[in-house]
Formats: sequence, structure tokens, C-alpha cells
Amino acid sequence: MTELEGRTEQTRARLLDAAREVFSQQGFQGATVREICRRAETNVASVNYHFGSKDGLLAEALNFNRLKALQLSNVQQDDCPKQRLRLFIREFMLMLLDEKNPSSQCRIMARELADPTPALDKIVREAIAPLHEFLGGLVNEIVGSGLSAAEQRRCVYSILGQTLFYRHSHPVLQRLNPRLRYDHREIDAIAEHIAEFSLAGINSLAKK
Amino acid sequence: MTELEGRTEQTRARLLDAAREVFSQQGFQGATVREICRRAETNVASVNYHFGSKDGLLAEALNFNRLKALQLSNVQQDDCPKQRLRLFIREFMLMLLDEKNPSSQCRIMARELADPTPALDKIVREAIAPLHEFLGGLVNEIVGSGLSAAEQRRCVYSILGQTLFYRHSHPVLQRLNPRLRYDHREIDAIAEHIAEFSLAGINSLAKK
Amino acid sequence: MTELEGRTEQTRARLLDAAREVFSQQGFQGATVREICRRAETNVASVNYHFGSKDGLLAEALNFNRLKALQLSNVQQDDCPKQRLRLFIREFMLMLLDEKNPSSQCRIMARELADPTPALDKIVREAIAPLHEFLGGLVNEIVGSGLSAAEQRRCVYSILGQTLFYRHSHPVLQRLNPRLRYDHREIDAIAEHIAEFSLAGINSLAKK
Amino acid sequence: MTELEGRTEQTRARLLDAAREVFSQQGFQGATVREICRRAETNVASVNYHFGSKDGLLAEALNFNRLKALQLSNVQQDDCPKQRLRLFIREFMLMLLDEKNPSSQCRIMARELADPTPALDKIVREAIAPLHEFLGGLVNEIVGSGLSAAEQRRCVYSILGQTLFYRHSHPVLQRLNPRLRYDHREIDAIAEHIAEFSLAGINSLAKK
DNA sequence: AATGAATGAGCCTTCATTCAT
DNA sequence: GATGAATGAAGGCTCATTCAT
Repeated sequence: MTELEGRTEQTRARLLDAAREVFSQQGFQGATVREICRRAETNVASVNYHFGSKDGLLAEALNFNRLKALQLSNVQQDDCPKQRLRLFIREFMLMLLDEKNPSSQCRIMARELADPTPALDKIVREAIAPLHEFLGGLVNEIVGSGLSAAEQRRCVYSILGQTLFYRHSHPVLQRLNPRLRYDHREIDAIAEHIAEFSLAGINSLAKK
Repeated sequence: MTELEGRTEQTRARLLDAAREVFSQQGFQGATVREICRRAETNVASVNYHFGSKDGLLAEALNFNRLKALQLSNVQQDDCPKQRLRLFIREFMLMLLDEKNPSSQCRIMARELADPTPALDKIVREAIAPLHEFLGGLVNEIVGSGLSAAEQRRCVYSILGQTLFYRHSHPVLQRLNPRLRYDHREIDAIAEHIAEFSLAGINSLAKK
Repeated sequence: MTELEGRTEQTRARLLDAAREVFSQQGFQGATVREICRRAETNVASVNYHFGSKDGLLAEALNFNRLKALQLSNVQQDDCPKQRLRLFIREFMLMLLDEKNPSSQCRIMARELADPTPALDKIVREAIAPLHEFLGGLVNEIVGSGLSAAEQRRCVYSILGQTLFYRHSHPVLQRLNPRLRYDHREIDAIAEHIAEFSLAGINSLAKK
Repeated sequence: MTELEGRTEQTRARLLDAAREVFSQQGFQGATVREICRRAETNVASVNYHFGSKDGLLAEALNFNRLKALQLSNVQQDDCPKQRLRLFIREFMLMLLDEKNPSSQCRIMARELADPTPALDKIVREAIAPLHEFLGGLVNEIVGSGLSAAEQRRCVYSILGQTLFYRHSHPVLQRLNPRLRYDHREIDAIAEHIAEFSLAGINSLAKK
């Protein structure tokens, strides 16, 4: 029993891993069920067997636990909001860029933004909206009530835009600078930059 | 003869227009040759006849004149570099977001970043690399020599990231805020925000 | 043991019931093993386990007891052959049309005629040939020896053709006359018509 | 031009012929696009190219011209209604049974009755309903106003049931009587039988 | 003995491309 | 030079069947 379940679980897991890999590399349209199954070392019918359809596979491949955990642990931190923003940006960049990191949901998410599928509604509802709210709260903590709702929202967009740029534009940046590697040192430096840049931007707007 | 050439030219032009439209809406993979030809009111074989392949059509559909003109006119401006950055960001956002604007190259570009095709090399070489250089120069003018090459580059990324976010994440922002419309007032407000935010960020990093 | 055997028997029986239901509704090709197993509340493998294949299930699902009983009881009747023909047609129409009637073998049979499967040989041998013989005998009883073998056979065909028409053409008749319902009154009227019509036909041919 | 059109027309015609053949043999579900294309000696994509889909092919494969012509010419006949019924039945049986006759629409139709597809509505509307009306009229001419609407309808059913039986039950009859061949003599004999049988039946019911 | 998991052949359809004029 | 017709590779998906327990 447990062994059977174990085998199924393994196949499902291999499919999900392969799917995350292929979806994040090729996008939803570009990915083929056959390629995913090839990488998962299973047959073409297994996607439909386990997930009903390619759409269903995408929906399950998305799993925002790590993103949620990141926000939760950040809220529980004792540090001042500025420091928490720094920490958040660093962790978020690690999720986006660390190539050794198997959780590629954020990369799929990033792909989805450019190519909406039926799964986008779920992504927005379950992951992106809470993320925006979380960052909005953090910005508010930093500036008090010095910003209009629209300005606060735009500050969130500025922060996210900076972070996502490194993922979206990765193919471009690689071509502009072939030696580019996202090791931990580089990621730290990027996160540090974005945090400084953003805190200055937020404060500047709050003073006005 | 000239009439025939004229007809050929017209067909090419109609195909390029249709291709820009469809590519920017559906992405390269999502676009079909049939749909492009339907909109161009020509036969399905004409894409291959005129451009060799779908890839070839994409390569020719990209045309960076407006982007180049924008940079050129900006350089010729008398204003101070900060003011020129403000102007540039505003014009760039208009290119990215204005739906009345028929020049959709930037939108294709934005799509391409997330979905590299053989055309990406050309895009990077002819459009993105010069753009990065232009912005790097502008940042340098603003801060003097107070930034390392890496920091200067990251400032450029921060500016571009903020601007591109509104395009990449449009499907998401629409869902988060269904009433969102990119009219000229909204675009101006966004551009103003990004400029303020970025100048504060740049200055803050330069002082360190 | 007996309990296990009982469970096996129950599963077989549930499968056969479900198979008759689905085969008669969807035809052999249209029916899926999964749907049959779903209705029988068992696993998808059980059809092959118990019956070897989908074909095997069909072969076993066919059960002509009721048809045989009908003929047997008819022969044992005291009535005159004309009356027995009337009775037979009425009972046969009930088998074919009565929707409350769970014995759907005749409906499967009717489907099979248009779509021969490996099971058809069995159907012909065990059910149809005896039925034709039975009706041939009845016709002979009615007309004495006034008909050639070929004519007698064609009379049987005329009778069966009229009865089967209501089943075969049901989808058509429903469209031509949407209010059509095969309740007992309607079935009686149909049977009465076919009997009258056929007796007149038989007699007319016998006189010639 | 004409030659191109000719080639297209030839391919379409070959596809339609093959489709009629396969549909009438295997039914709509059982028929595969691949088999149809194989017989038409064209590629698998051509069905969708020429007819949009398998459904579209079926819709076009059905062509009731011959059936309509049959009714029209019958109406224009000078003979008495009884004689016209005889003629009609004979012509109709030729359509149904003559194996040298390439117009197998009626055979597809017969298949459809047992296995309704989206095309059945069209079939009923364009072919079957007019046929029933035509026969209803003929019955009325024969009996005057001596039959209720329901009885008249049932007489039509009795006639059609007898004729269609030879088609529907062909696989069965072949097994019961392996030497059976539908040559013109046999078809004539069958038609003669059905006509006699039916006229007797109609008259008998009218007298009551 | 019985079952859930897994399979691969085959389905219809779509597509960029090539062919034949 | 330009086009409608035709193509075959590949797409997602369904299905009866077999595997492994």
C-alpha cells in the first residue's frame, strides 16, 4: 500500500519537477507533454492520468508554499521594517535566481505574466495578490502614512519590477554580459542594491 | 514593373504590420502564420515567400527606429541630465504602454525577453545594448564618477526593471485592479513616479 | 471462501448489468470500459480480469433467456397461430421498447446488427437463427403450405423489419415527433398495427 | 486555374468517395480519418483542409440528391398510386442494396440511425422528414381518407421498416444464408414482396 | 484474487512549410 | 512573381490493456 502510494507519489513528483523545469524554460505553450514525460522518464499518458490535462499539471506545478513561508517568517522578524525589506528582497532574489534551487515556481510565474493561461487567475489570487499586500504593508510601515494609496502601490511595483527584471531579462543580460553567473555573492550584491535603491526612492517620495 | 514592385512592397508592408500586431498580442509561439496572413489579406504562403520563414518575418518585423530616435533626440536636448532622464522615462513608457500607439516593437521585445527566439540576438545587438549604454551614460552624467561600473549597471537595471514591469505584469495588474487603464494621465503619473524613485535611488548610492 | 466467491460473483454481475446498460445506450464502440466499471463501482482492470477483454464482456453480457422464454411460452399457448403472432409481436415490442424493462439484450442486439463485432456470430447462432425459425414456423401455421420457402422467409423479414424499425429509428422518430414516448399504451397500439398489417400481408401473399 | 480546381475537385471527390465507403462500413465512430485518407490516397491533414473536420466531412458526404430525384420522378409518374408505391419501393431498394451503386448515402444514413452524430439533425431535416412526408402522401392517395394520422404514420413506418431491414440486418442475413447475393433479380423479388405485403396491410387497415 | 498504476498505440487536429502551377 | 493546394510532423488527449503488487 504505502509502497504503491510511494510509487505513484514518486511519479507525480518526477512529473511535477519535470514540468516546473520545462514550463519555466519554455513557457506553457512551448512546453510539450512529451518532453515533460521524457524528462520524468514516464509515458505520455501519465500527465493526463495523474493531472487530467496539461492545464491541470500546470495548476499543480504551481506551489506557493515557499513564497508564503518567506512572507510569514519575515513578518515574525523583530527587526525594523527597513531591515525586513532588505531581508525579504534577498530571500526573494534567491528564489528567483538561485539555479541550484529546485523550486522554480517563481520562474514559471514570471513566464506566465508574459503569456497568460487559465492558470494565471489562480496564480494571481493565491500568490501575487498576497505578495503585493505584504509589500504594501511593509512600505507603509517604513513611511508611516506619508504616501497616497496610488503612490504606495507604485512603490511596490518599483520594488517588484527591479527584482523581476533579473529573471525576465536573464536571456538578455546573459548576452550583454556572457560571464554573468548568479552565485550567492552576486545575488547578495544585487539584493543589497535593490534594497538601497528602493529605500531611497520610498523615502524620497514620502518626504514630498 | 513599378506597379508590380509597388504591390509586392504593399504586401510586405501589410504582412509586417499584421505580424507586429499579432506577435505583440500573442507572442511568437502563439502567433500563427495563418492569422497574420489573414489580417494582411494575403495567402498563407506569402510569409515564406517574402521572408523565408516565420522567424525571418519576426526578424524583419522588429524595427527600432523609434527607440533610436528617442535616444538621439534626448541626447540633443539642452536640459540637465536629471530632466533628460525624466523625459526619457516618460517617452519610453509611452512606447511601452500607449495602446493607441501603433509602434508595437517594444511590446514584441518585451515578449521576446521571456521567450527567446532566434531573433533575440538581433534584438539585443541592435536595440537593447545601445539602450543600456545610453542609460548608463545618463546615470554617469547624473552622478559624476561616483559609482562603480557594476553599480552603474545595476542602476540601469533598476530603471528598466521598473518601466518594463508595467508591460510584463500588465495581465496581472489588470486582474489586481480591473479598472486600470493606461491613458496619458496615468502614464505621466507612472513616469513621474519612476523618475523620482530612480533619481533618489541613484543619488543615494552615489553618496555612499 | 464462499464469501469471496460471492463477492466475485457480485462484481461479475454488476459488471454485466452495467455493460448491458452502457452497450445498449452507446453501442459497442461508443461504450468505454471505464464507464462500465464506474457504473459497476469496480476498478478498470476488472473487465479484463473477469472477462478477458471488452469483447469477452460483450459476449457474456448477451443473454437470450428472455427471448427464448418468450418463444417457448408462445408455442405452449393454446390460441390459434394468428393470435399467437399478435401476442408474440406485443411481447417482442415490449422487449425492444419498454424503457422500464431492465433486460436490454435486444437493444444490444439491435445495435450489433448495424455494427458487427466478434460477438455477432454468437448472437446469430444462439438468438437470431432460432427466432427466425420460430417465426417461420408461425407463418407456416398461419398460411398452411401456400408459400415458397423464399416467400415465407420474406414474410418473417417483413415482420421483424417492422418491429426493429421502432428501435433502430428511434433517434429519428424522436426528432420527427418530439412528443413521442413509448409507454405501454403506445407499445400496444404499435404491436396491434404491426400484427394487423402483417397478417393481411401474409394472407394476401398466400392467396396468390 | 481550371486544372488546379480540377485537382482540388478530384481530391475532394476521392475523399468523399472514400468517406462514404468507410462511414458506411464502419460507422462514424469506427471510421478513422487516417483510413479514409489512405483510401483516398492523400495525407491525413487533407480532411481538415478540405472539410474542416471529420464532422464536416460526414456532413458533405451525405448528399440526398438521388433520394430526392427518386421522389420527384415518382410524383411525376402517370400511374396509379399503388403502382407508384411499387416503383418507389423498387427504386429505394436499389439504392439501399445495389453494391455496384456508388451512392452509399443511404447506407451511411442507415448507420447513423443506430449511432446518432451531430449530422443526424441534418439528415433528418433534409432527407428523412421529406421521405416520410412523401410516403405518407402516397399512402393517403391509396386509401383515401380512411386512416387516422397515427395509422397513416405507422403504415409509413411499416413500409420503411421492411425496406431498411435488408440493409440493417445484412450482416445477419449473410450469416443465416451465406449464399445470399443482392443481384437485380433478388432485389426485384424483394421489392415485389414488400409492395404486395404493404398494399395488403394498408388496405386491410383502411377497411376497418 | 483483485486492484490502482502505468502504458503505448491510436485518435483528431493544428501548424509552418513546400509544391505545382 | 505569387498563390491556393497539399503535406507530414507534431500537438494534446483517450482508450483498452497490462503491470506489479
